[in-house]
Amino acid sequence: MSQTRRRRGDGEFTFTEAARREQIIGLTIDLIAEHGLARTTLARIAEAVGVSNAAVLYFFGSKNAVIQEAVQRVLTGVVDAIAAAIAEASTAREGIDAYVRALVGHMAAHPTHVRVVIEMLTSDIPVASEALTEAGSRQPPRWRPLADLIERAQLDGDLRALDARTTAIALSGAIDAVFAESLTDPDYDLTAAVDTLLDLFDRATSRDPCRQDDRARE
Amino acid sequence: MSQTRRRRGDGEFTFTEAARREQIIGLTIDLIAEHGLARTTLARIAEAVGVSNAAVLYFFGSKNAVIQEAVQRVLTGVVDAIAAAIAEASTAREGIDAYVRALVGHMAAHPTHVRVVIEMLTSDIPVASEALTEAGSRQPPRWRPLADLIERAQLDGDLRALDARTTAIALSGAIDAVFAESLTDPDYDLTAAVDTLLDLFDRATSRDPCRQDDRARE
DNA sequence: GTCTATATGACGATAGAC
DNA sequence: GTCTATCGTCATATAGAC
Repeated sequence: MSQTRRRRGDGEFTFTEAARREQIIGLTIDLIAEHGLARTTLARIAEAVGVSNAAVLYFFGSKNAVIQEAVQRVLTGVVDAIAAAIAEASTAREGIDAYVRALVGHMAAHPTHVRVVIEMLTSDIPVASEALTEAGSRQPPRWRPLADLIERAQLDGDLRALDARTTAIALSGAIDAVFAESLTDPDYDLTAAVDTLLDLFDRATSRDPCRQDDRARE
Repeated sequence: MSQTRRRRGDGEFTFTEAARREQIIGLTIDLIAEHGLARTTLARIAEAVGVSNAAVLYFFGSKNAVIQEAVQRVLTGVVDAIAAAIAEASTAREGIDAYVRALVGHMAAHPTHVRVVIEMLTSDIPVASEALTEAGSRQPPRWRPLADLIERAQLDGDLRALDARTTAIALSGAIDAVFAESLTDPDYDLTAAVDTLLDLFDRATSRDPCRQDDRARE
C-alpha cells in the first residue's frame, strides 16, 4: 500500500534488483503451485531464495506485493496467449472459438500457472483476494475481449442478437467451471468437454436455427 | 481435523451447548457477511458472543470448525430451496428452469448468505478452501442434481443428446459468473441476465433446431 | 544499494486453574 | 464450562552493517 521505497527515474531497477525480483517471483510461483498459498509464507519464500525475511520485503514492499506480482505474471501470460490466437483468426466468429481453445490450451499447457490461479480463487491466505482484485482492477473486466468478439460477430451477421456482455460472462464462467472439473477429476475428458462447450455455444448463438453447419453453406 | 472433544452418545449436545453453538455460528455468519472473512477472527467472534477466545474453541475444536459450520448452514439453505423448487416442476425440462431460477432467486433473497459464500471463494483466510472442500466432499458433486434433470429431460425427448455432465457444469459455471457480475456491478440487470441465460440454454440444448417454442407443438 | 538482526504485535491454539 | 496465561507462527517495522 504505502511503498516507501526508493526509485530511480520511474520504475527502473538495478541489475541486481531486477534479477532478484525475477528470482523471487519465479520461486514464489513454484512455491504456491507446489505447496499451496497457505503454506507459502514470507519466511519460506525468503528461504527458497536464500536470503533473509526482510530482504524480500526490501524489494517488494510487502508479502502482498510479491503475491500480486506473481499473479500478474501468470495472468499476463494467459492474456498474451489469447491475444495471439485471436489475431490469427480471420473472422470474429472464428475468433471466439480461438479464444476458448487458446484459453483452455494455455491453462492445460501451464499447470503450474493454473495452480496459482486456482489457489488464489479457492485457497487461503488473506492476500489472495486483494492480489486478484488489485491485479484485475487495473484492467478492463475479464469478459471485455470476448464481448467485443461477440459484438463484432453479430455485426458480421454470424451471431444472433443477444446481450453480448451476458453471453461473454456466461461463456467465461462455463469455461472456468469445465476446466475446474478437469482438475478435480483427472478422468474427465477436457478436450471432449471443450468441444461440447463450443457446440453448445454455437447452437445457442447461431443466427439461423435451422442449419447444421454454418461454414458448409458458403 | 483432530477434534479431541467430548461427545456424549455420538454427536449429541447439552441444551446450553446447542444454544451456544447456534449463537456462535449465527453471529459468525453475520460477521463474515459484514466485515469479510479476513476480519472475522476468533477473537472477534468471541467478542460478539460475549465470551473469551478459548470458550469458542471449547464448543468447536478450531476456528476452522466454526467457519465450516457456518458455510454448511448456508449451503444447506440453498440446496433445500432448490429441491423445493424442483419438486414443484411437472417435467424435468421445467425442472431445469426452476433449478436456475431458484438458485438465483435464493441467492438474491439472502444476500448475507451469498456474501458468506463469496467470501469463501474469493477472500482470504486459510480456512476457506478447507471449509468449502470438506463441506462439499461429504456430498455428491454440485452438478449432480442438474445433470440428473438434464438426463431425465433427454429421456423425455425434450433435450438433444449431449454430455449431461459437461452441460450441467457449464450451466452452473455460467450462473455463478452471471451472479458474480451482478455483485460486482449493481447496475447489471440480473433478472434480464438470467432470462438471457435460460434463452441461451434453451437454444443450445433443444432437440429440434427449427422450432421457436417446443411446448407449442404438442 | 543490498542485506541481516532483532523487535513488535496479531493471530490460532493449548494447558491448566477455577 | 469457562477463563487466564502462554506458546508458536505469521507479516511487518526499524536500525544499522557492509
